[in-house]
Amino acid sequence: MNAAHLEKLNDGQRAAVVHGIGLPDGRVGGPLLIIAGAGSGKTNTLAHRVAQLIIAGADPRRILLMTFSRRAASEMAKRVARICARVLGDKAGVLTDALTWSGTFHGIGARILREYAVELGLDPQFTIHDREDSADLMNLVRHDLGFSKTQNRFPTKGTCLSIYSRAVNAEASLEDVLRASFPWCAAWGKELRGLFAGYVEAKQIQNVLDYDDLLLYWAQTMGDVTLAGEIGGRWDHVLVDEYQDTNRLQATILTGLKPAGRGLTVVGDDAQAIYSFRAATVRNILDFPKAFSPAAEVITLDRNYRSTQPILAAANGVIGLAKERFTKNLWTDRPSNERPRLITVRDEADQAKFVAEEILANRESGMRLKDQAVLFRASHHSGPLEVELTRRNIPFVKFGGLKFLDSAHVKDMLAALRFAQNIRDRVAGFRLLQLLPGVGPATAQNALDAIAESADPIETLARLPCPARAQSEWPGFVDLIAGLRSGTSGWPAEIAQVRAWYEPHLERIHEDFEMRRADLLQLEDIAAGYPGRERFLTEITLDPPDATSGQAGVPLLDEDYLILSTIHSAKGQEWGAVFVLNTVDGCIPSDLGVGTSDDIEEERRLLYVAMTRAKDSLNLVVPQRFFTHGQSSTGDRHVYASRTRFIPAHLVDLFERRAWPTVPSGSNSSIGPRKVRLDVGARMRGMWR
DNA sequence: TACAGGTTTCTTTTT
DNA sequence: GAAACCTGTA
Repeated sequence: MNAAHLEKLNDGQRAAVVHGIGLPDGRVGGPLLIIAGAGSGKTNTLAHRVAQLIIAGADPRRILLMTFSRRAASEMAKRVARICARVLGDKAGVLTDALTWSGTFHGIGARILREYAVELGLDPQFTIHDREDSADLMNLVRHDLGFSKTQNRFPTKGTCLSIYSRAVNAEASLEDVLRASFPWCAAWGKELRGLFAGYVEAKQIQNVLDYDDLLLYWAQTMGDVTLAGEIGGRWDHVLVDEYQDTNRLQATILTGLKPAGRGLTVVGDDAQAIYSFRAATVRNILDFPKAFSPAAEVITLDRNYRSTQPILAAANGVIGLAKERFTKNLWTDRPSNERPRLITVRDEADQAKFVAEEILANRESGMRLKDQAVLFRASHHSGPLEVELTRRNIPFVKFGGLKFLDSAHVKDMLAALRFAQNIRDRVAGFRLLQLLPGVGPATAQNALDAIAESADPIETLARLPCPARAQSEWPGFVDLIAGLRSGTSGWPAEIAQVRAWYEPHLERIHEDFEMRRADLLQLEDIAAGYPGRERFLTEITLDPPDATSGQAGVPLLDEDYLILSTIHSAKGQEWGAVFVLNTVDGCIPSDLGVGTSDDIEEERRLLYVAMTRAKDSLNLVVPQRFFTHGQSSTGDRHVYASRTRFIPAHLVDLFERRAWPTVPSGSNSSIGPRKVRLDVGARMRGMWR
């Protein structure tokens, strides 16, 4: 075997790549766990392993590759193709193109369920609810059961869904979930159980699945010996990235696919576990070796190729204070005289100015905007910076937070398509019908009730008595749905039809319809990239376009732009220069996330993840005061914040400390460490917890 | 029953 | 500072 392409790997990486490959009689190797620290070449190692499997003769159609996001999946596929092309030459393309089973657990689950729908008693036309749709359905059931006007306030739809979701994903009982994660809802145990029963029933009647169902149904399917054998037998090799951020349900699926662990590879780093709010558990990765007999082989990658030594020292310092750790400290041989910087600024406005100026200075000295990133704990933390960047004409793309698909007008369009796809989808229908003038909740409910009982829904819809104000709109609406369902116009003409129907309503409903119309055109462009309505709806729900641009329209790919990202969305990425906003208590850790000590530990790992994204330059910005919300724009009410507790005094020497601006305008009394700390906002919220 | 206008509530991270 | 909830009017 030609091993030249493996020479650049270190011993650990190479061992991980070739594990179990080339056994006699084409046998498949045993389970493998790769503990890969930040910047240790994890993606590269996994890509080499997949490539090596293909080079050694494995059938790419029988390799399942599960990553955390679709973005990660396509990056991986690209690398595999590059490596294979180098070793195999021209014929590599055919093989790597056949690597079709790659995606997220949810995406793969949707594909499997669509394929086995009939065997599972599902209608293959099922539609998928995103989080907000699920919450809306939960709300309908909540209302039906009379929980919306109880004496004491019943948990909101979002909280109810979170409780349900955690119980499902953690494979835990409702009682345990309430006790551990939602103690303030514990008194509602009986009602919640009834609500969830109603919610599940509603989903089934309406032929919709939520995110959790994609995993839950898949896991249930693996409980059937015949189906489990059939589905598990489709793949010889199953590889899972970011295993520290999977939950119990996902682990169940995995062991269902490969009970003996043969052909199973998982990669992860417990120091980077940041998704426990989604029921991810670090136990998955810790218990993995012993889950099989013989136990899985464990390979640890602890050499960091990304960051300079001072940056790594600071990151190691932060994670070194964690209560529990399993992986060793990372090491590097990239020396540098430049320590990461702790920058003290007066407030968020100064923070924005500082970051903007530094970024421009970096660009002056030859660093592209694309090699720089600004990271933050919560999406709205970048607000003032976005204003500053726009003012200075610095192009940027933001990852995480509010999505394109969350805007009302885009959801309206998708509701029309979804209702046509699956006329029993009440959430879609409920939303859509109320767009018509004179149609409110009650009329919509009645119409949906009539449709639900009807053998010919379109006919029923056409004959329905509707309010006087909707009279003139009604035939056009019915024609639209009937036309979409017949499928005669084809894709993507259908979406243009929906837009033509929707635009007059958009103008009637929204003042700012001009801006919103631009979004609809963009949606149409995106839709044209999919082969059909069903694929479009499924994939847009599971993998929404996650970037929003500060400028009108997304910058072209060859343009240079700055990256703004939540720390969560920055996972797995790296930049030459990284700025972390609001490195203060209340933001990191979030004052919402300090309920239990486990929550605190996760926030600590979050800061660690942010810091380890940086290659050469790392700036942690510490604004000293925050203006409180709920006052006029000229208001002066503010609270003082202090440096994050994750960088206590004895770690400060790992950083270079600076105040900005260097020559403060006016009094400089506010520069320097403050003793006063009164987080009024947190206290007031605490009153209700 | 729809809908406008006033009031209260809670404010994260994402497939 | 947005969204859910509530109340009064047509």
